[in-house]
Amino acid sequence: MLETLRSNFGHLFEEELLLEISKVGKHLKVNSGETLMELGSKVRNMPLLVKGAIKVFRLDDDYREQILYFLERGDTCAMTLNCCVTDSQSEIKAVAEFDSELILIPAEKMEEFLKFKSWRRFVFDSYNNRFSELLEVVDSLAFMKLDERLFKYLHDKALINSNTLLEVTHNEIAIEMNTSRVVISRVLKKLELEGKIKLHRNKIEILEL
Amino acid sequence: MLETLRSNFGHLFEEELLLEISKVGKHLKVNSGETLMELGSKVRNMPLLVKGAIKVFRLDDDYREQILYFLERGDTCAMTLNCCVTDSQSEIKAVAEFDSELILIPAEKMEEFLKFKSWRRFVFDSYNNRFSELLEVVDSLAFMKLDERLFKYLHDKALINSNTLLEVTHNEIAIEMNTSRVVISRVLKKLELEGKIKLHRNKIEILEL
DNA sequence: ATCCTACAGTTACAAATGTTACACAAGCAC
DNA sequence: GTGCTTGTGTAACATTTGTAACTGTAGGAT
Repeated sequence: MLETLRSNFGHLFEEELLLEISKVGKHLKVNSGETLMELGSKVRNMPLLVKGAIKVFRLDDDYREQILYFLERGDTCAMTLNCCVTDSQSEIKAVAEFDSELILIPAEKMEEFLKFKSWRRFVFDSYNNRFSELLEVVDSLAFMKLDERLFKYLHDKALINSNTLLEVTHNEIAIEMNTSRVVISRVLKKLELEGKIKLHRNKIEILEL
Repeated sequence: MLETLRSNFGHLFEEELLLEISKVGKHLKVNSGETLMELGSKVRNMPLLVKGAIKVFRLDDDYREQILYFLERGDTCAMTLNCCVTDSQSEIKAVAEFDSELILIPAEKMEEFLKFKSWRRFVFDSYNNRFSELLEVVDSLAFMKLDERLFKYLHDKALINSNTLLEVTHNEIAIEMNTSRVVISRVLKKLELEGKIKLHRNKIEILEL
């Protein structure tokens, strides 16, 4: 594990911190599509993502979803600690976008590690990044029309996948964006006519990035 | 200033920290309606709110607004540090909801104060609170219809004002919620027919809290 | 009093999004 | 091959939200 940590977080953390983490961290592998966190499960760990990507959603009481953002290698989700305890109304869901690996640090260590300057930097940067991404979600919901939001969704997904050919169905998109399949099909067709994407069965090709 | 700090943050911070803050903090008074932060002004201070309330908005490139949340006495806005530097797209606006007073702490002190356990607690709690509130904004934009969102807006405003009689015009609401005056008038009328509010000129009375 | 301005109510219409229903094609199981 | 399931295209319609235009009214300025 120390080696894994070193190669993924070596540029961020000093050797001593890497060592401390390796002593208390738990290695976790998840397969693509697997759910990491569901419905108020008491997450008492802070995850460090060392491989793959994690998709984070907001859920409402009727199990409707709204995608929030992706976590990538080198990211963590400081929110984890927060949102599963404080909130009763809605919940968070986290799903592996592809096969991924994480190192879980017990929540109580988080404060202890604040004695390391690099850890403080990391935690605050992480909070700030998550914050910015949430604000982007607000922006797109508050100010953008569905066609723009959909294109942004495809764009972001292409970046995370490092691939302009996305394997995704209209229905999957509809669920993640809290709308209906028919609506997504309609807007996708519009984007195709505009020359921004090309539609295939089970696949969408992004022509403009 | 030490006395002000003690009465507002005495239950949170130890005496030594209060003293440190009083040495570097600047006292700031703002009148109701005054804008504290506009369009990427380089805020290099962390504000502690000691009196009043602050309304925080997201702005887009076309100056459209979306209200995010209120800050109250005892709150801070950890986001301040973040959003004005990292982001180029959209911006944040902060307006005093009524006459308010804050103590500004230079940003560089924020990390220094982390040596105080109570400060660490405070900063993390603050991040988490802001996070929860942003998630609530996402919830309302993603899952709620305008009538629900509007009622939530009125509800929240009544709580902050400790008053069920709100002095606000339809147009003001429309701007803060990024819609038009006609739409707000229409939905308000609907809420009135449902018995949830009562409309007066320049005033809205909340009947259900 | 008259004039002016801001605010609110209402109608008619347009645009965006959501819903229902149905047709058809790809691909898999048999 | 047939049958079945899943994904996609599309039309018709409903609902929600946005826009334009016009009315009246309260209250202040003169």
